[in-house]
Amino acid sequence: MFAKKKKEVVKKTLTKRSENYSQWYLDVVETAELAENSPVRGCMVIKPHGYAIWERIQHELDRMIKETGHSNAYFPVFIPKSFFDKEAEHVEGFAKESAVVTHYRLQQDATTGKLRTDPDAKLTEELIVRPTSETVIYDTYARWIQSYRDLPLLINQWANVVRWEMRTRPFLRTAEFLWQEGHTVHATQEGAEEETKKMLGVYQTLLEDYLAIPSIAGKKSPSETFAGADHTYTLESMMQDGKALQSCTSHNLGQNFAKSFNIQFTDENEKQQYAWQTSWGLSTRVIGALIMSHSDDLGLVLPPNIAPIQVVLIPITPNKEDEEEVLSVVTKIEEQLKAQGVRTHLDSRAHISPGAKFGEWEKKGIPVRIEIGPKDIAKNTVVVARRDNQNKHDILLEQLADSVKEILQEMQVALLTTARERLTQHTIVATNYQELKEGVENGKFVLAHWDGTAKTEEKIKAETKATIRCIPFDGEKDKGSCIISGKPSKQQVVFAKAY
RNA sequence: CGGGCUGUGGCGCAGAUGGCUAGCGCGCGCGGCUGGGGGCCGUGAGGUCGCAGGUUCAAGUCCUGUCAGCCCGACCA
Repeated sequence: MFAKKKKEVVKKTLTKRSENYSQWYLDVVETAELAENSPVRGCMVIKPHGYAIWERIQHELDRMIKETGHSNAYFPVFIPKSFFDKEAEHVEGFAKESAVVTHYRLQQDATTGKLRTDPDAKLTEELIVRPTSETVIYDTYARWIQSYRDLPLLINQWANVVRWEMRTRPFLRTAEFLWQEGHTVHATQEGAEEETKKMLGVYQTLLEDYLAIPSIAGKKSPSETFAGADHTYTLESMMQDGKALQSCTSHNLGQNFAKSFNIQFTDENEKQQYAWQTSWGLSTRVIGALIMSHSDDLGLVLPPNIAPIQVVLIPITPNKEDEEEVLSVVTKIEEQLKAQGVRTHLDSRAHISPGAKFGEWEKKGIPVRIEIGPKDIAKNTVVVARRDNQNKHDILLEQLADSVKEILQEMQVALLTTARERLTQHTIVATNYQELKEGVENGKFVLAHWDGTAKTEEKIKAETKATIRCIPFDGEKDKGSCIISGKPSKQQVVFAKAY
């Protein structure tokens, strides 16, 4: 018999490195199963399972981006410093976290024998490793766009970017991260605005239907708006500890960059006009959001729609005589599920106990586990276990495919429902500053009236560490007065502590 | 950049007031028993104690310097 290792032991291991509720997802679940620290400060090695999740996200998002008329393209990783200088706000936003290339050659130091930069190989113009690609892309766009017939220009790029953050955290804020960034150009302000909203909608679909993460959609306050944008839309999600995470952003850039990079076109009336632009992005940060939304004490919990493996099959072969039969049955089941479009994995590794396999796949968050052994074959059933609620049932073989699909669907819905209930239950309305303070302290999203000034926002941030996450689209447009200044306010905004 | 902390096999750690050949758990190799929740027994491999100086008969332990990492802030997808 296998000795039984208690689940508490597992839990202890998981929570060991921190008593902080949010922390163990990051430190243990993420790094153990999905990624680890790289030799480079603040960067991550994303392990196969973590990358497979990213590939699923890429796959679904890329499909939606293309369905909305965009094409993929690719632009350089290096940006001449002078490009950065062109948009004043933009430089200010990114200057303090830029990685800069100064040389193009190394040489061996004659005395120490170590490599150093060759002083003769200094670049005349330094290059910035892109923190985002607005400038390098728009410099190109200026040449691509001549006429209103060239518009709209709808392009997306899958890329890595580098931001030399002072402080990094796995997935949530790494020095290098992977993302997609969309960059579109329109003939009219309305066209750009429509695009900005449309892409936020695409992100919302991805988050809700695939990642099972609900969020509050809204507009950023001026102080939180992207450097160089007219305004920024965001999806603010709530993690299990009540802290907010900005899952993605969609910016209406107005004509700011068009004017800096001279993106002009001739309109139908033969007039020269500056173009209207948008940019929008979603990064590997959402993997962090995914983890912190659904994980439990046993590890990750992946929503079926995004899980790289939806069903793991574990053959149980206690004796040699049955082994062949068990394996043949399990292989048949796998083929059957695959034919139904279910993403499966057969774990037929020998000399690893079933219990160890259960634990391993549970930690990786695979939604459904199927156990097949001689006992099941005798009954013409299999054991089907669901990850999120730990339910375990015998299912008749002939009903398996339907049953599995049903469980996957139920689990997908259940995860979103649970997360949505959490969001609703932890969102409160504050009618005075004291209530806001208490709410924020207790990990709530706090709706409160705000006078619209940066000063008030700053005061609240300094005193409570809470920021305005967004001005919700569907917030009631009830007039009120600011809980700090008493000045009139058009609607309530969301305050919360954020990652 | 401020404040706090930590550097000892792959990972997590223990090594009071200096003292024998530097230990433990997990993991890893091999053999066997096992096999429906992270199994057991046996037996192995694996360490310049972050780095550089210094004190001492003797340094993982004390002193000085230095480097790296983590956490808490400020900044941010």
